[in-house]
Formats: sequence, structure tokens, C-alpha cells
Amino acid sequence: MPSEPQSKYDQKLVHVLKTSARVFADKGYHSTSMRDISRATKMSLSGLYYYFKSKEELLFLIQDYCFSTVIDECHRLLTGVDDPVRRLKLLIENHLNYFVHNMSEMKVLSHEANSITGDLFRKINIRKRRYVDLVISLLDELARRYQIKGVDTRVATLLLFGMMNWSYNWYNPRKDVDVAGLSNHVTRLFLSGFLGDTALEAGGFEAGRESHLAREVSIWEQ
Amino acid sequence: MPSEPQSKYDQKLVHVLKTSARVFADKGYHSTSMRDISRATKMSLSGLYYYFKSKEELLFLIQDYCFSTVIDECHRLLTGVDDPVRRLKLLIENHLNYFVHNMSEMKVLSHEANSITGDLFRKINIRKRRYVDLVISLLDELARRYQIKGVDTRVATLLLFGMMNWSYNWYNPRKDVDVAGLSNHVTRLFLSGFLGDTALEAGGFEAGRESHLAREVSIWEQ
DNA sequence: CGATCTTTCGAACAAGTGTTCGATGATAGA
DNA sequence: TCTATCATCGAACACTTGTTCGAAAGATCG
Repeated sequence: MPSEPQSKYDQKLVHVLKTSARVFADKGYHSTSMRDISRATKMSLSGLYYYFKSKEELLFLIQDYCFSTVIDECHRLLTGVDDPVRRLKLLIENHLNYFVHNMSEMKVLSHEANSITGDLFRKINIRKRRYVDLVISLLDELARRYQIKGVDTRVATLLLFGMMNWSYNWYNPRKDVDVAGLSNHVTRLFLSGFLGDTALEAGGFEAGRESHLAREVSIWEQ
Repeated sequence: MPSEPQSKYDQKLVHVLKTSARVFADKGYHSTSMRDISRATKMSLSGLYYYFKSKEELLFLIQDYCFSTVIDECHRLLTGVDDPVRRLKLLIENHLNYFVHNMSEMKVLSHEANSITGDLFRKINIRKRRYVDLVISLLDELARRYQIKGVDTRVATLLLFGMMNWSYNWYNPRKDVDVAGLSNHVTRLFLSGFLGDTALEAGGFEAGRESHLAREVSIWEQ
């Protein structure tokens, strides 16, 4: 996500954000003191406040940066793809891929969503709502195309996010299946559940072979 | 869960637990001070410590009481039921039913799982592990019976818990579908996803008609 | 060098934290 | 009524919290 030439300031800010995210993920936002952050970043306590003006803004910056990246990459991936099944598949893969490779940030995003208040909370929530709405409308289109009836797409959407976001509670990259496998589990489980198996092979869905992820091992065929 | 004659002490303890759970659910465990609890329960600050010996033990008691109830009721429901599809269906219904009717406690259970440490944490985790293992073995049996291959049942189990537990983040009983509808969504989504639609009607699964829940409205047929 | 930013820091503050302790009222059995 | 146990409380303690402020060091450039 870097690759652009960043100022010394930006580089250090990002370093602080990443380090803080790790500490927040480990101990939880409220149990982490600014002195913990100071220790982890090897900066003085007061020095931190040059980069943000409150602990809450630090949390906001982490969440905002994280959310932006996921959403931007998601839109980048989806442009040009028309088939809704493929679109959903890509979205799930993108979400989980970022999740697994940035577990601290995503844990903070998932777990500390309500540790933020006021205007900052509102800002984050606008992003979140847009992301959720994207999935809802995607499911709406799916339901329209495949004549699915009687399904609350909002509920289905949030159940899908539940599957994905809850993973910060249990997913262990060293013991569990890898990202591609996880994506396949979620995609297959959700899609065939949602569509009732009517149109899985349609839409070019074949055991995740054409994923954008580097490592691809289908766990569904064998 | 009451119905047994409780001592004055027990009654008051339960009242404190329920009230505290509400406050913890609203503000979060760490952001809630013992003075907040004191205010909500209308007891003096020091008076609270007659019922538990630390804030953390208070959290433990809430989680322990909550977990026991869910698990006990689950075992009660499952005894005598052999068909694994029906068993899973009942388990999901029980979980979500308790979830929706005790949202504060379940939010505390889901969200504050790591706010507890040491021995108390270990105790809670034993219960949790047993509950998870129950579902895993249930999926194992399902997979065996219906010849499902290549699915990591642990992953599938935790995705299922993700769907259910994440709901504390979004489920609004006044706006969303009711408990029965929610259960049906989850059951249908997960089961037909997991089984790949091979054996849904087998095992007596028909749009949730035979649920143990009082109010039953299938959203899948119409 | 000297001047002007940018970045870092030590020390301190005011507020809030969980918990303890000794004492007081309530309750019930003798 | 005396007594022993249960239940409650006010006041205080020791400690941690996020944040501020003024000064100092580093960098940049004429």
C-alpha cells in the first residue's frame, strides 16, 4: 500500500499507526495506555502528540487508513467485472486477503468500532455504511438475476460480514487453512447457501481457480 | 432460567449481574467504572464488593452464568435427537434465541471475551472450547454421513459462530427480522452451503416449520 | 554562521481508577 | 433482649490515566 514516495513525516506516522495497531490488537484499545504506545514506538509520551491530538484520533487514523485501503482496493478489483457472482467472489477474497495480511489493523477495526465517538465515529461510519451498502446491492442484483425470493439481503450481508470479521477471534495463519482456502470456504459456503445451488457454475465460479490471490489451492475439489 | 427458589442473596446477585451486563454492553467493560455500576444498581460502591471481589470477577460471573445457560439448554434440546441436521438446526435456534433475548449478556460474552485474564479466563475458555467442539463433531458427523469432503469442519464451525455472534453488532429486534427468521436465514445459509444442497430435505429440514421456537414464520417460502 | 521551521522531550497536572477498611444498620434465632 | 451473622455504606488510599507546556534539539537553507 505504500509505493508512493512519502515524506519523512508520513513514513513515521505510518510506522506509529502500525505499531499502535499491534498493541491495540494485543491488549485492547482501552487497556492500552499512551505510555504503552510510547514504549512500543520508542518515542516519548509527549512526542506522540505531534502526530495526533488525542488517543482517540490515533484510533481513528488506524481505522480510517485501514478502511480506505480495503475499500479502494475493492473498487479497483471490481471495476470492469460485471457478473455479480464474480464480483462477490472478488470482494470476499479482497476482504479476507487484507484481513489475514493485516490482522492487527483489522482486529482493531472490527473490535474497536465503538471505542470511537462523536465526529470521528461518524466519519468512520460513513465509510462502513458505503461498504455494507455495496454488498447489499450486490446481493440484491444476485437475487434479482437468480430469482431468489424471501431473503433479506441486509441480513444476509451482515451474516457474511459476520463470517469474515469474526475471524479475528480464531484465525491462526500458522495452523489454519491459508487465505485462499479461507476465501474458498466463505465464498462457497455463502454463495451456495444464498443461491441455493442454482447457479454456481454459471458466473465462472469454479473452486476458486481464477482468484486474484497468488497462492491458490482449492479445498473443494479433490 | 430462574424458576428455582432463590435466596435473597442469589436474587440480588442476579439483579446486579443483569444490570451490570446492560452497562457493560452499552459502554464496554473497560469504559465502565465501578461507580457506573454502583449508580445503575443503586448500590454503594463498596457494597458491590460483597457480591464479588473484583471488577473482573463480576465480568466472569456474567459470562459464566450466560454460557452455562446456553450450553445447558442446548444439551437439553439435543438429547434424544439423532439426526445431525436436526441437531444442528436446534443448536442454531437455541443459540440465536438466547442471543436475541439476552443481547446485553451475549454482547458481553462475545465482545469482552479477552477482557478477562488468568484463571477466570481459563475457566470460561474450557466451557467455550467444549461448546465449539460439540459443533465441530456435529459437522464431522454431517460430513461423514453426506460424504462431504475437503471441508475443514473447524473452519466451517467458526464461520458459523461468526455469523451468529457477530449479530450483536447489527441486529435490531425492532427493525430486523425476528428470531425465527434470523435462525432460518442462518440455518439455511449455512446448511445448504455446507451440504452443497445434497441432503436438505432429508433430516426433516423444511423451512423451519418444526422449530421449537414459539413464533415461526418462514421467510424462505412464500 | 544565523534564522526559521520541524520534531522531540521531561516534568508536571488534574481527574478518575479499582479496591480496602472499619463501622453501622438490618435480621433472625435464643 | 442479647447476640451473631448478614448486608450495606462513607471515606479514604495508592495508583494510573490522557494531556499540556515550554524548552531544547535537529534539520533546512540563505
